Amino acid sequence: MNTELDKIYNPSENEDAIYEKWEKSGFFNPDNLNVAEDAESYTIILPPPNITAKLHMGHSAMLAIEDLMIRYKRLKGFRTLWLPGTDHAAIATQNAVEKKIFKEQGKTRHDLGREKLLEEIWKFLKQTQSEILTQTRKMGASLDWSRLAFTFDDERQLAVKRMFVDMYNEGVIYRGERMVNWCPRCHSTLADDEVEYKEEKSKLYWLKYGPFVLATSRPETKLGDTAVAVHPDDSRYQHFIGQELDIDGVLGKFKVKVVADKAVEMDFGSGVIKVTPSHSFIDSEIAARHNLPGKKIINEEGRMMENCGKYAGLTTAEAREAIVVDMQALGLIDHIDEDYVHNSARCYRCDSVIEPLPSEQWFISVDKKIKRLGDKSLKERALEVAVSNEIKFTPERYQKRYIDWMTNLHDWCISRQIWFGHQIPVWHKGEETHCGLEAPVGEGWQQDQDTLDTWFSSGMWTFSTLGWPHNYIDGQKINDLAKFHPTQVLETGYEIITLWVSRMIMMSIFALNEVPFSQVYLHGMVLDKEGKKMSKSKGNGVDPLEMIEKFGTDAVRLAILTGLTTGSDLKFNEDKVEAKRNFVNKLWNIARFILSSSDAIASVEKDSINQAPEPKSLADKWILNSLTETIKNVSKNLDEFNFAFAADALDEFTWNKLADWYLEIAKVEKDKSEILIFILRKLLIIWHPFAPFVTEKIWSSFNSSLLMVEAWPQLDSLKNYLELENEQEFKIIQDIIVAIRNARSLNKIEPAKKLQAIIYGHKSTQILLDNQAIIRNLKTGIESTEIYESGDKIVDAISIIVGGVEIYLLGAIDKEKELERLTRERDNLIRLVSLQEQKLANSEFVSRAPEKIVAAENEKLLNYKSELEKINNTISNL
RNA sequence: GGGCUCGUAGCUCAGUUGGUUAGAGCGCUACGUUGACAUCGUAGAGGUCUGCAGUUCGAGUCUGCACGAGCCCACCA
Repeated sequence: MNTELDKIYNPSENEDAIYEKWEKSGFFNPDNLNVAEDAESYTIILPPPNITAKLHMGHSAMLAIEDLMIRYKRLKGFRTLWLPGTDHAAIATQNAVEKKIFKEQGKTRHDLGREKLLEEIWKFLKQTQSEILTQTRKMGASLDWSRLAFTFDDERQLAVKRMFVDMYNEGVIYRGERMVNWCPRCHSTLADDEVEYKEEKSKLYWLKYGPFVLATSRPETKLGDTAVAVHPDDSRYQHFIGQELDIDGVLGKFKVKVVADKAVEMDFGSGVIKVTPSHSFIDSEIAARHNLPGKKIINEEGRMMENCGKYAGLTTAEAREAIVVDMQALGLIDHIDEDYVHNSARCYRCDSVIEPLPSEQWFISVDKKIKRLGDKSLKERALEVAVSNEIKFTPERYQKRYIDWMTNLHDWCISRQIWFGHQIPVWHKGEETHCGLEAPVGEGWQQDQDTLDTWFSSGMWTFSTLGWPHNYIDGQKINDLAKFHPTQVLETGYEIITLWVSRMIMMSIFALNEVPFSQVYLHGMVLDKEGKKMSKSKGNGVDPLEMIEKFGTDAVRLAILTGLTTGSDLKFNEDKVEAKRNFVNKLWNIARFILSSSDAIASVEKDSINQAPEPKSLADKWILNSLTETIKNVSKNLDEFNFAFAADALDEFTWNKLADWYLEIAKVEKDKSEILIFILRKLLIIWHPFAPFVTEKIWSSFNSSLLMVEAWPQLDSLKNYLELENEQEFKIIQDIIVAIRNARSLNKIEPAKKLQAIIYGHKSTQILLDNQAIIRNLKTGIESTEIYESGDKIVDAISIIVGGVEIYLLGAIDKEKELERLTRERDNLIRLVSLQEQKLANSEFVSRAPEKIVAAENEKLLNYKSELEKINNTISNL
């Protein structure tokens, strides 16, 4: 044990060693925790970061919050498991690697081929993955590394296959032709949330279309039209509804049917739209409602198909130009709006324009009734658990968002046409199809080329990481799955409620018929100083490692945690981290002061950790009482996820009560070691979840055990030492200490002027601090105020007898300024008295307001009046 | 277009069911202190609580409208 602490705490010299000590202790692993066999478990599964890039401040916030939760519960004696992992992030990763290869070698994925590309991806992945894990350790995250998982490792591959097969056999997964968002460059479908809409200026063409004039931004799709639609209530077009018309087109006449559909807006354009069922989402829905045939004219390269005559082979953009020229020649264009602003759908990876196409894809049915689930569908069950609060959302408003989204949920397209990902466990041979964990025996079977949406594997994250399917036998959970599932809290950013949270809920319901977690806590986004999103392109991101290097991990964690009120975004800036670095140092020095006081070490040995020493003075009672209050407050706020409030309470106690007051008193009063050590121990425990490194370091200097697995103070063992009147008494003492501090400075300026024991401005007479540090003879309302003047200063003096020696404490105030202040105060009071009198003269107020309020207002008036009188006296004395 | 959140001191935010003179931290000014401390103490300046209207004896708080900021969802032929 080393009780000599350096003058300044140096995080970078200590943090790695402390983390290593924690990790070596084995206590990150719940199996090693010294808790009762039947101790309640507390599990958080870490949202696995994508392995595409280094961690950013958002990840740091997530790690800080979750580590706080876990460390708190660990101290409270729960069997805590925080399970780490990473996400292969199929499309995102493949794109990142493709970009890299193109930049370095000028090659596309097609040049490399599937196998070579996957090889490159694995290389990239190993690199970033190890970087991410290093960064995670740097944040002090107490994750159980022995259970580290990856969405694409062997166990998870098995789990994914098994899940697919089970869903397939249940009829929940099906293959079907549907309109999808197709990226012609990536050659893949995109989920709705992978499509980005960008505002764009383009042309709006008004076509002469049989008897109509109608507006379109995509004249080339006229080749695929099979109908026109109008609103059923549109009086202009009633007589056309149901007719079949011959329309002139660039490739000759073709037939369309006129249908009435509410999807058409009467106010837009001419109120007539052309219907291209195969290349527009709305149109395909209209077509489905009216049984209209579709005509496919655009292929998966984004080019016109062979049925487009001379336009075949052109890209849609080229075809548009060509067709417009031809239409103009034929007089089929009425006019063109040049600057039509609309949203264009873009691929979120490569920014190509999305083509809506009908395509064969794999889907998860959210509406299929499942016997096992009480004949309810995944959607119905996923809604139920939120509505019934079986899963609670914090902040509550996100419950509504989840429910809204779930209510409108369509079947989930899970297939992707990329190479990196879980390949679909389906084999084809001619017309035959086989779905299973392994390829079927026999020749000629070819595995489906598609891979799964990355959210399929991350949706299984709460149970695939806990050994499902091995640990799930005949509907019974065993081992880890039994111990830790359902988990307690899912902590993540609010932006992925729909992408991830909802899918985890459905997957867990399907696989285990239970919710994956009982509580969803959503933190806000980390924004830059100006409140803008941090992004690579803007270059306004803050590198967490840089911050840690500069200020230490504890400071970074505190900066995050104190600013983060529930659900609101966090504006992050360096000044805040610096302030917290100062605070960490303050904590360090509080410990240094306590531990270096002469008899501290002796008392450490005899100090009992859990039994508070008997308070000997009022100050002792006060500080122990404050400590109790603080512990209560912090526990309550942590239980309710109000991390910032908890940190505030701790801050207030540590800085404003302990350091400012009690330590100052301890400099005067003797024999405080036992209490100081007791307080320090408790203080380190409750600070530990927020600032784990510095607290562990201090702890290790006078304890041989690990702070990380100490016991959180028991609330029922904490006494209330202070009565109300004591508290008032202590306020007086605080006043006196203020005077002591001011007096010090005056003593330096005018050392010769030792004055009689006179009290002014404080409601106390003689203060006696004896060896037992008992403060006596406190009186209030003393009349014999004597003022000593020294030049233009008013001297404010107190004499204190410490151990039989009389010392003088002097405070000085500039006379003129003091007079000014008093006058101001008096004027203010006069105003208040008058206001208050007016208020009480109001008969409506007196008759209507509750009695309690009126009484309080009356008392207030009396207080003002008496204060006014006092001030008047003081002023005339001056 | 539909929905959600927010607007309080120069900055970051508290403000519990309507009821003292609307608070804290940081920053700023002045005077001091610095032998646990990167500190710290005391005092002070700074707010028509975005605006307008309403309910009420009384509105930062409740209601409506307007303005401004952010987010989510849907998507325009």
